[in-house]
Amino acid sequence: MMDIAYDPAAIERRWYEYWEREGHFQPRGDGEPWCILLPPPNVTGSLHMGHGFQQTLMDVLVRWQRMRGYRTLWQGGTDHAGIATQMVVERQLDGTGESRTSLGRDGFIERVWRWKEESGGTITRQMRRLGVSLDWSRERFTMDDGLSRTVREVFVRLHREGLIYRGQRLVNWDPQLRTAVSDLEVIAEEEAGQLWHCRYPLVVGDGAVVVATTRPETLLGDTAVAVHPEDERYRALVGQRVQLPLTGRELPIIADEHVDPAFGTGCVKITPAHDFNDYEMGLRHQLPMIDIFTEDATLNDNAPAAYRGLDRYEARQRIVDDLEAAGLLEKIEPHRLKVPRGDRSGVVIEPRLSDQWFVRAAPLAEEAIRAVEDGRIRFVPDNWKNSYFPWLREIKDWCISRQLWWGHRIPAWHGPDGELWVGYSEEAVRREHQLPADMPLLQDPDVLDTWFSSALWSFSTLGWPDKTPELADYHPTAVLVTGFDIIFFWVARMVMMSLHLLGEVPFRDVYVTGLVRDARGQKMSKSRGNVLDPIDVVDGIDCDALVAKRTAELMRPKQVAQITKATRREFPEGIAAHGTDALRFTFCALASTTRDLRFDMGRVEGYRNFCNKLWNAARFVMRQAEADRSMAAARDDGVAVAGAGVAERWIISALQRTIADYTAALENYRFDLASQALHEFCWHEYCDWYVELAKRRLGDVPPDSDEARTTRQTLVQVLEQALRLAHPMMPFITEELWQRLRPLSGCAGASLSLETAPVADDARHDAEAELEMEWLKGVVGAVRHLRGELRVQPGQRIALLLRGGDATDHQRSERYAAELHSLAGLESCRWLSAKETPPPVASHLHAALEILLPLAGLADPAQERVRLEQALGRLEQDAKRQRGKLQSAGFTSKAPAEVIDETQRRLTQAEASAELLRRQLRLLGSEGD
RNA sequence: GGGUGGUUAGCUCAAUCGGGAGAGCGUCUGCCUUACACGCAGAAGGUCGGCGGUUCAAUUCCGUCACCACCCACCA
Repeated sequence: MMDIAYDPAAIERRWYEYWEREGHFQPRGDGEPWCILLPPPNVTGSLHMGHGFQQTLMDVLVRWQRMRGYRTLWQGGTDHAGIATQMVVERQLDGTGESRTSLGRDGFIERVWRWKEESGGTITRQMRRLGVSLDWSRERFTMDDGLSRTVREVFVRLHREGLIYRGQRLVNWDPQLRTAVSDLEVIAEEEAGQLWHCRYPLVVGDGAVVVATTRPETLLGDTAVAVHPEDERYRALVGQRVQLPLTGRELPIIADEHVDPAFGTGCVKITPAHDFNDYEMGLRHQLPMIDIFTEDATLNDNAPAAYRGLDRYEARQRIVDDLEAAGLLEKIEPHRLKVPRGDRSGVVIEPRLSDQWFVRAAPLAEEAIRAVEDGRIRFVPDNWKNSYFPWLREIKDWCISRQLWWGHRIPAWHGPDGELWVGYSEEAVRREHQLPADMPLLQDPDVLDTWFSSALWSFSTLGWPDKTPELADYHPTAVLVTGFDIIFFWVARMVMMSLHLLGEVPFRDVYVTGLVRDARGQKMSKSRGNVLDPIDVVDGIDCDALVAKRTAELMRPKQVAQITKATRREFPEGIAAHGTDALRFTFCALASTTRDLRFDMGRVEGYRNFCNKLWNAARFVMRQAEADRSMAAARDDGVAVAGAGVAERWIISALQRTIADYTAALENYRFDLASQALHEFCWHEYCDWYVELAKRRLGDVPPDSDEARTTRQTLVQVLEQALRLAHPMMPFITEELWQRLRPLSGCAGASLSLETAPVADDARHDAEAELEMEWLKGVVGAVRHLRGELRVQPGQRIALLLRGGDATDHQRSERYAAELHSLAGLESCRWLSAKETPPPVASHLHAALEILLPLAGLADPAQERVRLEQALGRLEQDAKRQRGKLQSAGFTSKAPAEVIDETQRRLTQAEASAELLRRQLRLLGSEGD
């Protein structure tokens, strides 16, 4: 027997294990190949809302396409996430007496691998809880042997083609992580700072120039002072020299167009080794480049002895003090400036001159632009190409080397005299270049940017450079589902690499999702303490545990108190268990075209209720159908027809409409519209109306009659179709119900996950039945409205009177007498003749049909009078509006005929209705007086 | 400084072609009517951000302004 309420915990794991064990997620059949890539999550990470959201959408697509007969592959795997993972392991070593450096490179990497083995299963376990149906047998890791081989292959090829080069450049340097990072990994935000005005005395004479700087400590690396060539104030000084304070060095005053005379003093200090603009200027003017920092941004030996070893900010203070003491500090102004920070470490990025590896990006970008321009790749929503194009058109070379230990080691070897060879391995390099066996070779110590291997993901996972059958079948993949935050990091780079190396796009569609935010619209992040773990929404969590989780990784105690308070206020009872399907359905419902998605627990709750609704509908249907032994045999072409009444014809027609809407919506990646169509059908058509009608019918006719049998079959078959339709979004509950329904539905298959998706059948669209049902729903609605207004007790049966209407109304009222009685709670229903004077009634109009509810013992005539007057007011207003339109010459001459007809029809209707109400009011008035 | 997206019911969000706006949650009223109180039946609630334009007709198209969010950009 089924429980009275749906309990997701009781079934979810069981079905997942079954599907996986039976290999349902592997490509099968001989349909067209269809492939989707999982953006590889951090192998040691855990699932957050963004993953849950995107993976749910991917899973909906892949399950749906699987049911539509495609030979689907969801290719998955995990990412080594170089910086993030290395940071975690380094932090683990804190306080253990060991450190990265004490362990040494091999020892440290060994530790990272151990951590990967230890925690690597977490996120994939969580993905399974979400129902993710990827082919786990093909799971890959960016640092496994095969993918590492692809990485080396690509590196070597691009290097040979001159698309990868090594050079000394000014790069973004993270002094905490002690590595270069790419432009994308630097976040510049406006912060409060200061502008220091410093006086640089002229070497000749006793004059001075005043430079304004936001970074006084870099003064020690200055190699020039620049002014604008047209700046009258300084023109005479160009070519002269100044004394650089605190150092004893002299600097030239140069002229350069780039100087903005209006900013600061119009006179700027030039530090080519520590500023991107100054670097360019240094190149233009052949200035010396003096690097004054070590790798962790303390001052090095190029600084005067007094400052060596100081941190950059200590040095700043010291230098400001010293300038002040020397009388060279003119003034200090508050100043807001953009401060570049590392997106991982959060520390201020230091431009640093160093030897790095780069990808020459511009040539690769050209084809990537073309592929979107000519439609080989399609962005959904389309406007995302507007961010894609400009970035690619002005792309800068990509710094791919990282001074980390965890990652793909760069396949390049240094000889003893500064030679450098790139190759697949040390042996290959020796062989290729005929290097003597005793020549010492040292592999380049750097590793590659994690995104380098990510960029190869579409084909590395399918076996490239080998010509595998998978590569032939599944590349290009069908669609990439990802967030707009990684269009540059990942999407664009994947497009460039795939086009260049394979000559084809990596995917045809890019479906760009919004970003999941908290209920207040804030980005969810650990540091904000506002994260919701999708698994907690599934399983539930009590308030204390939630608070503990959110405050575990916070640094500042002040923040802990604040987050504790906020969390207790928002979730005083913690979070209830909602089950995976409810969460998945919520994600679908949220997936509109907007960029920011506020995660709303209220909606999850609503969709948990929806699951329960389905559960109980199935419970009812099964109870009705169980006794009927003919049920399973009845399955022919999906839904029974013999002896079908208008309700059956209607619900079957509505089902076709729903299937068509749902299918069209999913084809356009409108998960929200698809989920809405499904929800509307299941709840408000099937449950609210068809099941209620079926109840009545089954109570009225003999159980073994054709009518009863057809009703039962329709209940079962429509539910079965609805379960198929819902399965991609709600795989667990639908599988459970489908299995229970199977003896009645006559489906032979082993699992819903292997069944075919419903296809709308136009032949079953039934306009007449829909019209009939419209009438019935309208009249029932009118009666219910009156009952509600008049506060008639639900149990109380009423004697309904009908008047007016046309012949069809008369026929229908007889045809659906039984339905009206049960759905509207009628005691009796009688037509009044035109002449007959009704007793005091409450009335409602359905088209020309007057629905009259006698007031005797029900309500106050005065109240009814007020109601009618309000209704009359609305009708008169409407009539006036329509009349106005029809009297306008412009309207009648220019509007399309059908709009004019519609307006005319409305006017006639409104006038007629108003007249009926006036008559009603007159009657009431005479009775009431 | 450029660019993109948004502004619709108390909250979260929909609305294919321009022809008097919908849902869920919340609120109010009445119901434990034997599938479901995670429910049923009703109801209230909107100058569709402001202004201007095009049009017979604008939430919808165009312009402009305001506010919010995000992206890009070398102003020390």
